[in-house]
Amino acid sequence: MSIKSTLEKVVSEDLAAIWSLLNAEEKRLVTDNFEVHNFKKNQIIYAEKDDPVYLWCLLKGKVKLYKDGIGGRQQILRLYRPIQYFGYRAYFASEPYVSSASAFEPSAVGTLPMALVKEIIDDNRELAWFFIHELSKNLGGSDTKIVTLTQKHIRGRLAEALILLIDNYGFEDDGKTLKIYMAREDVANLSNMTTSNAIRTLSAFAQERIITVDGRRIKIVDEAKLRQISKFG
Amino acid sequence: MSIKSTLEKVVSEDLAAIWSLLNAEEKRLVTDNFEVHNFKKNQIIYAEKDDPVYLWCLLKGKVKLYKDGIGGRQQILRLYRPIQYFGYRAYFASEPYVSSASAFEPSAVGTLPMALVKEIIDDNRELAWFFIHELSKNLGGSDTKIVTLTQKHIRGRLAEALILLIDNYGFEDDGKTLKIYMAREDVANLSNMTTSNAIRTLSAFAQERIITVDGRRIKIVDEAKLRQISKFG
DNA sequence: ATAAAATTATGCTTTAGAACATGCAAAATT
DNA sequence: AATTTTGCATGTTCTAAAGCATAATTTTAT
Repeated sequence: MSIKSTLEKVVSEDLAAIWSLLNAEEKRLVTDNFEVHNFKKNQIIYAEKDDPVYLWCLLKGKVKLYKDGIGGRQQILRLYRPIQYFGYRAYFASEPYVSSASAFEPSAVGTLPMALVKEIIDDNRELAWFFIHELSKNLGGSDTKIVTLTQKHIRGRLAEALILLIDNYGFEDDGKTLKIYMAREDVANLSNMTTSNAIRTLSAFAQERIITVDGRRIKIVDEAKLRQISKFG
Repeated sequence: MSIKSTLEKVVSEDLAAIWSLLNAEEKRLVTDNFEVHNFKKNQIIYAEKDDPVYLWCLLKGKVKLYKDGIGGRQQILRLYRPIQYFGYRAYFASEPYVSSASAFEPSAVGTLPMALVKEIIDDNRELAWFFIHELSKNLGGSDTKIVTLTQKHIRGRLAEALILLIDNYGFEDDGKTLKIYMAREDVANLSNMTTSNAIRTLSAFAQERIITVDGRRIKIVDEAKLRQISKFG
């Protein structure tokens, strides 16, 4: 299959949410300016303080949006799965990125110049609503995260992180095993705790038969209990 | 002065950012549907889990957006001054409010039905961009807040909160005294700490001649030092 | 004005979770 | 296969900040 037809396939099938909102002329513009890039595991896609130029669309793989904090402590802000868009917030805010994005596993990402996206939005109210909706959802999520990460105790934060992983990536065919395999350090970075405490608390959950742990393979045994722990704090 | 002319004055002069983006017909719609409400000190404007119906525009006073957390612990998310808009995020996200808004001091607030705002946005790209920009700025702010509130130490968090107050409300005519007088509890709720620690740390800053404290009157003596403390952590 | 309530100020105690250290296991690299 | 690196697990120590108690001061209500 030629590169062009591959791209067209990707663009037409995978741009999903956005694609269906475009008219023929807009689709042509997008197709002509869309580029696919591959990133290796742990490769940085963009970094804090960079100037935003592209709309990124995750086509394959998993991407984390994170912020480097004090003493190299990383906080994961959001996780992306195909087909999701990211990297547009900073452009819309007319400021450099305040967070970084990197590939969790080998990933394929499409780019579209934000200048083009801006032009299309100017004539396409549906696309404007798409971004207004996305930004609004994300803002609600971040506001909520501020409180849970600062006020919940370790067990509550880890339970919440596991639920986030369920909601974001779901289960393998067994309906129990999390469809993401991340280092304990990343679990910690998601839940605002040290790696040691992520390990300890995962072990505790396993002991209590809430989950089972086999290396990076995490099985959710008692999701109800997990949600209960997450709610208390 | 009649109520109508008062409203017209308010609408035309104070809707500021939004007003100038509207055409004659839109201005008429807004004027016809705009209502002014007064809130007493500490009165709740809307509460978490309510359904969003209005765009709120702060005309006079000060408003805090906050979330009630564990054990009645409150986290202040954002502060508003005239003329700023709030309460639209949840509507755009098609979900109930995830935070509450209350008047810090006696305040006048204008309302516009979100259904109307939505209609106007549909035909007014400038207004769409206004909200996209606001949401994007706020999201960047919340993402940053996640890290500072979870990773910085008490002194850093308090310093940051004081800088936020400077940026939001500025100084009295002396160029030193913060133009907001809030309870220590609210200072604490802004900086993710207990009231005791807010008091203690304010005292420490006063001892170090970074600020002076006289009741709720806070004078910023050494803003550079404050920014330095905020940066370190 | 006076009482009652809320807020501010400080000292003392407790604790959740970070920091550190060590051992082991599993990959990856040679 | 041997060696280095990386990640996981667990125990111990330490500390920042919460929790609690009490008193003084300020604000609010009657």
